[in-house]
Amino acid sequence: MPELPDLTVFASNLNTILKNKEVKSIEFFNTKRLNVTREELQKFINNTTIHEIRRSGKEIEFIFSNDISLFVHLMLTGGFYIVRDIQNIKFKIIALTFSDGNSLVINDPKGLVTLKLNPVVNNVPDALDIDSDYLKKKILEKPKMSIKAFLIDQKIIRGIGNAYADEILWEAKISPKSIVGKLPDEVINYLSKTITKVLLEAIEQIKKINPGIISGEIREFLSVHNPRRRESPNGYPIIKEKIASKTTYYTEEQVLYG
Amino acid sequence: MPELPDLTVFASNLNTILKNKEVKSIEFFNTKRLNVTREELQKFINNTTIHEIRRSGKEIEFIFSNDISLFVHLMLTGGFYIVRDIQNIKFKIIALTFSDGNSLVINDPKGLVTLKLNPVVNNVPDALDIDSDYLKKKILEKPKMSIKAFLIDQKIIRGIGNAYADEILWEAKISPKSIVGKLPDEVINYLSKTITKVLLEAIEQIKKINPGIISGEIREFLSVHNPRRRESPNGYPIIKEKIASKTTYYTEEQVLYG
DNA sequence: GCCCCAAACAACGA
DNA sequence: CTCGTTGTTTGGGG
Repeated sequence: MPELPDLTVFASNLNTILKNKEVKSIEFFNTKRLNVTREELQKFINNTTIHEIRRSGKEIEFIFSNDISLFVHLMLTGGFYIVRDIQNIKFKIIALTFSDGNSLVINDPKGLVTLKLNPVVNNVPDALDIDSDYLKKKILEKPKMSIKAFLIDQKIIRGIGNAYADEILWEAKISPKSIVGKLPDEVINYLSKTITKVLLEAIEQIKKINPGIISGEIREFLSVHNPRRRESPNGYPIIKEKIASKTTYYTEEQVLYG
Repeated sequence: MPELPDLTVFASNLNTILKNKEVKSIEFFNTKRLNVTREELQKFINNTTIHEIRRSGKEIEFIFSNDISLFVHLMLTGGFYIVRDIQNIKFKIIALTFSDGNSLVINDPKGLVTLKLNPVVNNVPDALDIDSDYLKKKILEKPKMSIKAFLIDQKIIRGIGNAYADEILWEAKISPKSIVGKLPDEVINYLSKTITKVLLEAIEQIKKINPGIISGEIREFLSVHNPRRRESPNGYPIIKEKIASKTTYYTEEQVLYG
């Protein structure tokens, strides 16, 4: 399951590769999680060109020349592939073939990828667009949530998943069990900066490690949410525990508020 | 807070003392938790005689000769007193004075005792009236509850409180954290028998320790829900922990299902 | 690891 | 301890 930094790089790479390509044909393999009929999607995007591909929250948005958009959520196991022969890809959901003979294939062994044509606009801010005032406002609305549950709640902030929540909290030195209503203002300020810092640095790391990546995930550089590590960079043992129903990695360096 | 066994003995003793006594006057001190006006209660029970006093669930039912009933729930801190001078009792809620000059006083320092004249009939079975088929039926309806929450839920079984739930579960060797849907049939059968056994034996113990009791509670003989004990009768250390929002005492002797 | 929903649970006030 | 209400957590299925 790629998270925001991986998805950001995927979107950037897909945009570079596919921008201005003309969609010559569409093949459907699984439409269970498509919000319209295949005929409708066919009609709307066939013979258009790709105008832009970008990430928003955990979704990759394909914007076509006619202003039509297709939002793709990879869920746990989905992936993008650019191939000349789509037969090489198993567990296909959909394939768009372009006039240059290349195809974009979206696959998913679990079949849980969602495809939404022209979805209703979502006004929950992306994790890269929030500031501390926004966090404080949402904390006032939900003062009793754990910070772990808060950060990964896509109705509050879009884009942070289980792994990066742990990374952010470790970097901000906040225990994942902290109650958001108990966080001092200055800690919220620092958290806000840390969210941006951790995510942007991860994007840079991923670009460095695999510049062309459009599938999979890169996790090797994570400081605590990393089964390969036994200690944080500062030498504290990493604790693995279910918090907010999620496998959570943290250390005693992190202060528990509330 | 007396529980079912204490209340059973209270009812039996009050019945012995007050059966066939004639109500000569009623005094009201706190009618906040009376379901009718004081005038109405006055009108219905003055000059009647007490026909029977019995326990049902956690309530004591006073049945009068005219078939009127008054249900009393002592809540956490209520109590019954039989006195010749009601002035000796603090925190009075109501006092019934009989033709023999004695008065029944119900008091409650917290004022939370409830008095219900002719309440609507409650068809949740009393803890002393259930069988294993009933338990199995209710478990199918709520398979995911913890057994601790299940036993003390007055919408499922009436009469079991926090202390006796612990005693029953210890005696039945079931961990309070067990999920009811995961209990094997034979364990439910045994639990059903254990509920009856623990409650009836407690009634006998209380009668032996204080035959005339109509107030307070007797807890000294409890096996695990007993702050004075550090080990169960079998020598296992007693664990004290919040389960289902209640202070719960249990031991490792008890099997966790689910 | 994702999202959604239902149900259980927790906390609070009356 | 009860009732109701609200908010949060948990678990299952897709």
